[in-house]
Amino acid sequence: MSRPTIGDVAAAAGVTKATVSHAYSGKRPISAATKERVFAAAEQLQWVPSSSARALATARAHAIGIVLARDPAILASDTFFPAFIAGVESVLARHEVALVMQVVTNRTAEERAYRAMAHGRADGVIVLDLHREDWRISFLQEMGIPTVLLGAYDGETTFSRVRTDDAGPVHELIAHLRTSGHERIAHVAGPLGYVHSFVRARAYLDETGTPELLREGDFTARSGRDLTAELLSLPDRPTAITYANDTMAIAGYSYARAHGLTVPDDLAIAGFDDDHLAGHLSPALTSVSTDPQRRGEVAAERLLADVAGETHREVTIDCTRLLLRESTAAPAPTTVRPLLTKELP
Amino acid sequence: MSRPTIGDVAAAAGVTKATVSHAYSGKRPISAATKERVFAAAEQLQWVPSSSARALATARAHAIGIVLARDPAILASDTFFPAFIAGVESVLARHEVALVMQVVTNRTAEERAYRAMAHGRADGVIVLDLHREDWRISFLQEMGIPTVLLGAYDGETTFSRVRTDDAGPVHELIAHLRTSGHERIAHVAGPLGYVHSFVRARAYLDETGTPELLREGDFTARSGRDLTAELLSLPDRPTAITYANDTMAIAGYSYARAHGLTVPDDLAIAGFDDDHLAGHLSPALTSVSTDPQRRGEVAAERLLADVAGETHREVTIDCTRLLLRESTAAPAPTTVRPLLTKELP
DNA sequence: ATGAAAGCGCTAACAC
DNA sequence: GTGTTAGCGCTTTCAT
Repeated sequence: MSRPTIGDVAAAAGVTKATVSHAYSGKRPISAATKERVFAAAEQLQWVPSSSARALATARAHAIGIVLARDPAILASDTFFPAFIAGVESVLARHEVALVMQVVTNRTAEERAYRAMAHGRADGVIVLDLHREDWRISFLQEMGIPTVLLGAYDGETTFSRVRTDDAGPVHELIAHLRTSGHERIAHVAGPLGYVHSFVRARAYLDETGTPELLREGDFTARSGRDLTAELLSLPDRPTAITYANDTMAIAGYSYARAHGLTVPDDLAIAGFDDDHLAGHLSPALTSVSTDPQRRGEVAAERLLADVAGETHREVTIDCTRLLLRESTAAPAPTTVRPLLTKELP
Repeated sequence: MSRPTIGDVAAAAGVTKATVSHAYSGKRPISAATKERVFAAAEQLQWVPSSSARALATARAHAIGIVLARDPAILASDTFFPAFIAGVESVLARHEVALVMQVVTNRTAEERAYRAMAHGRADGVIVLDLHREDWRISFLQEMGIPTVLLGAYDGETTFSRVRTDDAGPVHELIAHLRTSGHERIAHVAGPLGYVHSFVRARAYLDETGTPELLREGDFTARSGRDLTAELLSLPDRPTAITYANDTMAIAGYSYARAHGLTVPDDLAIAGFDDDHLAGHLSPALTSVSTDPQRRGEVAAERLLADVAGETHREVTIDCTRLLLRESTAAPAPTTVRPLLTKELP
C-alpha cells in the first residue's frame, strides 16, 4: 500500500532505475520502445517521483521561496499580495516549480526561514518589502542563494533587481493638484524605512518642498485616519492629501466626510495601489495602478533565469500609471448627475 | 564553501552524526555537556538541517500544501485568499511548517500537483473551492494524504471538515429586505457547482421561492454587471438584488447608478464577503463578513492535528455575520448629512 | 550515553 | 542504449 518508487517502475518495465530516470529527464538517449514501456509502467502504477528524494540527489528543490516578515493581520488586508502571488504562480506553473511561503514575525525566525530556504527548501528567493538598509541582502549573498530584489533598492548588490517607477506618478499627481489650484498638499507616507514608501515620500518632497505636511503612517486604516485628523487640525490645513496606499486614503476620506468635509471640494484625496474597489467609491478615488501581477511574473521569470545560471540583471518594468478620478477633481464644476432613465439596454 | 552538513557539525563537536541528530530531536538522552558542544558547533558553523534530506529520511515534508485551480487573474482580485493564507500561516509559523502553494489551470496539472504533494512535497493538504461533486475527495482519499476540506461539503468522506454557516445570514438578509417592503428580490449567484455558491443560492431560494430571479454568475465584476443589466431589464424588475460576493455587487451597483437608479431607494444591493472597502463605499455596502483569517487558522490547526495522527473531525466555526449598511436601508428616510464642523478633535 | 551502519528514493558517474 | 554502483544529508535501528 506504500507509494510506488522508481524501483517499482523499473521492475515493472523490466529495466533499471537509471533508465527510468533518464527516460524522463532525457539526459541520455533511450530507445523509443523502452521509453514506451517505462511510461506505461509509470502510468499504470501512478508513479510520481518523490520530490524530496529528487531534491536531495540533485540539490535542487524545484521550488522558490518567499519569506514575509509581516503581521498576518496586515497581510490579510493587503491588496498587493494576492495579485503578486498570482503573477509569480502563473510563471512557476509553466515550469513545474512550486512556491514555498513562510510568514515570520521576528528577526530570528526570519533568518531561520531564509536559511531553511537556502538549505534545500528553495532554489531561490524573492525579497519583498525592501528596507533602505536591508540586512537580508548581505545575509543572502553570503548564503549564496539566487535572489531577486523587488523594488528600487539602490544599495550595492549583485542580485537581480526588478524595479518600477513609483516616483513618476507622484510627480504627475502633485503637478495636477497644483494646476487645480491646490497650494497646501500633504502626504501620508508608509513607514519610511521601506524603500517603496521612501521613494513616494521623496518624490512628494521634491515636488512640493513642504516637509511640514509630511506624515509617516504604517499603511493601516487606523494610521490613515489618525494622521488625517492631525493634518486637518493644523491651523492652515491642507486642501489636498495624498496617501501612500488606498487603505489609508479611504480611511482619511471617511474621516474627512464624517467631519463635514466634501471630497473633492473641501479636500482632494489620492491613494496609491488602485485597490480593485477604488474606482467604485463615490467619489471615485484617484490612485496609481501598479500592476502587481505583472511584477510577480517578471520577478519569477528573472529568478528562474538566475537559478538556471544566467547572469543577474536589472529589469525595469513600466507598470505604474496615475489614474485621475473624482476625488481629486477640480473643485468648481458641479457633479453631473445622470438622468433617471428607465430604458436599460 | 559548500554548506555544512550534519557530518561537519558532528566532526566539529567530536561526536557522531547520530548524536547531533538526537541532540536536536531529543529522541534519546544526550548528556548536557555534549549537547552543549553540539549546539556550539552548529551555531558556529551556521548549520541548518537540509529539509530535503530530512524529508527523505522521515517521510515528512514539514510542509502542507494548497493547490488552487484558478485562473491567476481571478486570484488577483480575490479578497478571501490573502486573509485565509494569513490565518493558515499564523498557525504554521508556530510549528515551523512551511506552506507550499501551487496554482494550476487544468485538471491534468491539478492531479499532478496533488500527487506531488502526496509524494513528498507536503504532509497534508487543505482543499478549497469545493464542488458539490468533487473528484478530489476520492482522489486524495486513495492517495492517503491527510486532508482538510473547507466548506459545507455534504458528501461522504472521512476527511476533516471545517464548515461555516453561510445560509443563516442570507436568510436574515432576505427577511430584512422583506420587512423593508421589498417583494421582488433577486440573487446573482457564483458558479452553482461550487458548494459555497450553491449554499447561498439555496438559502435564497428557500427564503424567496423565486427561481426566476436567480442568475448564475462567476464572481467577476463583468458577470455582476451583465447579470444586473439582465435583471433590471425584466418587465417587472427586482427592487433588491443580493450577490454572492462584493465584487459582483459593486459592479451591479455601479451599473445601476450609471443608469440613473439610486441605491438604495430605487434598488437595494447587498454583497457577500465584506471586502475591506465595502464599508467605505457610499452608500456603504451591506455584506456578510466571513472572517477568512479565522477559517485559515482553524483549517491549519485541524490539518496539523490530522497529520500528527489525531482522528479526523468536523469543526464548525461561527464566523459569518450580516452587516446591514446603507445600500439596503429602507427607502423612505432621507440621508442624514453631518454638519460642516471645522472643529476637528 | 554514544557509535556504527543501514537505508529513505532518486540522480549521476562509470562501465559495457 | 542500458546496467551497476555510489552517493545526496539526514534518521534510526542495532550495538556497545
